[in-house]
Amino acid sequence: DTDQRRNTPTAMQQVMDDLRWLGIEWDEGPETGGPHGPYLQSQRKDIYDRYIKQLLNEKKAYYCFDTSQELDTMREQAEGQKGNLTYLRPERFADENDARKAREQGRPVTVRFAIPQNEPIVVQDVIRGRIVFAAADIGDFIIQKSDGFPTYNFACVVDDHLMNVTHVIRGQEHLNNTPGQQALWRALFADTPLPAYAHMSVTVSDTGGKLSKRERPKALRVVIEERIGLSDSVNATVTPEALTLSAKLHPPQVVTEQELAKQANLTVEEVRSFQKGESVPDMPVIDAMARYLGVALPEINIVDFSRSGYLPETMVNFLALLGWNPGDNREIMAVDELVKAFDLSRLTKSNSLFDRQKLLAFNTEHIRMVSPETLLRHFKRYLSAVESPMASADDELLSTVIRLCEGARTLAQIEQKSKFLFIDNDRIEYDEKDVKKVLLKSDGLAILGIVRDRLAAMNELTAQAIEDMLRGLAQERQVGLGKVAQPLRVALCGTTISLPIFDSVRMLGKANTLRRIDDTLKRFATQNQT
RNA sequence: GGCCCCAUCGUCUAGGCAGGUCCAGGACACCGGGUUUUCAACCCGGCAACAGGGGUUCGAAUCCCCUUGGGGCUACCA
Repeated sequence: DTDQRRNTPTAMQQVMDDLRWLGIEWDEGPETGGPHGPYLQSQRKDIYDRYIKQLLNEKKAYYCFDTSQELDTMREQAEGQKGNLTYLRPERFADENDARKAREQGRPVTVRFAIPQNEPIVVQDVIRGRIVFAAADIGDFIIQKSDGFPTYNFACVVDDHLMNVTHVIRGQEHLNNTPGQQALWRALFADTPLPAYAHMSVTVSDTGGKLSKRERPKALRVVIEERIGLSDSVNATVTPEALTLSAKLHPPQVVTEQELAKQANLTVEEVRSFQKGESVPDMPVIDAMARYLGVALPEINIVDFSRSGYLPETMVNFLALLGWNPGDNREIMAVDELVKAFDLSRLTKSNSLFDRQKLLAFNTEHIRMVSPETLLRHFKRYLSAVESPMASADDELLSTVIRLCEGARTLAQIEQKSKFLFIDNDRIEYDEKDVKKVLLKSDGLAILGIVRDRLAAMNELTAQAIEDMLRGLAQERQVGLGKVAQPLRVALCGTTISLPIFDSVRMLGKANTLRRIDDTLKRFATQNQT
């Protein structure tokens, strides 16, 4: 948290929540504590200051007073000519006095590291082997910002040393930072050996480029554009994902700009500014808008996957296999199995694409694989996270529901299939297409009427009795079971997707079942004639 | 533009360092069939790749070079 502007307390909390959800605990760090604290970089300023002073004294670093405008100009010029900006080191290093004067004049004061220019810097990467960088390409980078905080590239070197870090394992996007960090390490801690560096491949999105948080607001813009159309600047860059999303939109309820702003706790102006691409609100605000619009944004953050009904076991397994494999044909693995098999030497060099379909397949397997107790625990957590009406149900009922959903791909599917049990009889939402297909076509309503009477005549609604009745009716009428079961299903659930029908009726109970059938018959009888 | 990384089925990958056992194996997706009260799940079968060009070698997916392509970085962000 060395960036005072960008740092938010919720972001750090989210990282820790995510790790804990995944089942990854840290031995040492924020909240857990340990012998090398404090663990927040913002609380270690005096430590960094000491080392910066040391470099300054040894003439291994120097003060700079350039404004960002001046730096921009230099950069432009460098680009115009041939290559990159490498900061031109002054002949004479400014001293403490100069720094004081500059501060008095209101100029920004930063500190740059004078990177040794005599020889190339060799990074020995665990995954990629030997990589050579010319010192001239790196240049004197800033180690202390004008607000007095260290830059990431400086702070992490000091921390790695002070915290006895043995392995630095991170994404490939940090590979270019490594020579600078190594040079810093040598200047500061010459006598101690470097940690081992391993730069992993980057996981890219199927929409191209790094898997980035920006995809969510981008997708949301497209949806807002579609539903409200209050933008004049949404153009070309419509992601394929956003398009599939908009196709999944529920039949139009009325959506207004005012209500959208209200739901997100923004002003209409702020919504417009977001829509024009001028600003991007925080993730919870984005989520609130998406919820109001009834769409699922592409999952990017760990918490997004948890809210979409993926299991932590799935995520750990799937993520582990992106850029690593155990060397045999195993793919679906439990966490302890992964831990046992893991080996730094088997990390992959090339980038990988994040394939949500395969993730789904993994989730299906893990839902099948985890113990019923674990699954129940995950399911309850999921229900409360998405504020489902099922969240208050007791364990026994939830366990039954889970059992009946064998083969489900996500927790969301289990919820979707069994939600009808927890909705008031008069709050059933009928899916228009399903109603047309099952009730209004051929003799769906007529059959539903017969089913109603036979159910009413039964004294005991066991799954078996219901099955016998429905099968008997199908046989009498010389039709498949679907012809008699589907109208019943839509009457009870409003859709054709639900728990197995015999159990659905049993669990809903006779009174509710009859009531829903009657409501359905009444509601669609007139439509059928017109 | 500059610097760096990478390159096997549509996708994730095994094999590459120790060249022959690879007319390239597995998984997801896809296609065909089966099962089925919905959605799934499940079962059987199928399609599908060594980016291109030069070398080295008796022999190259495997070693070397070039080209092409993809990615990353290029901040007083991390």
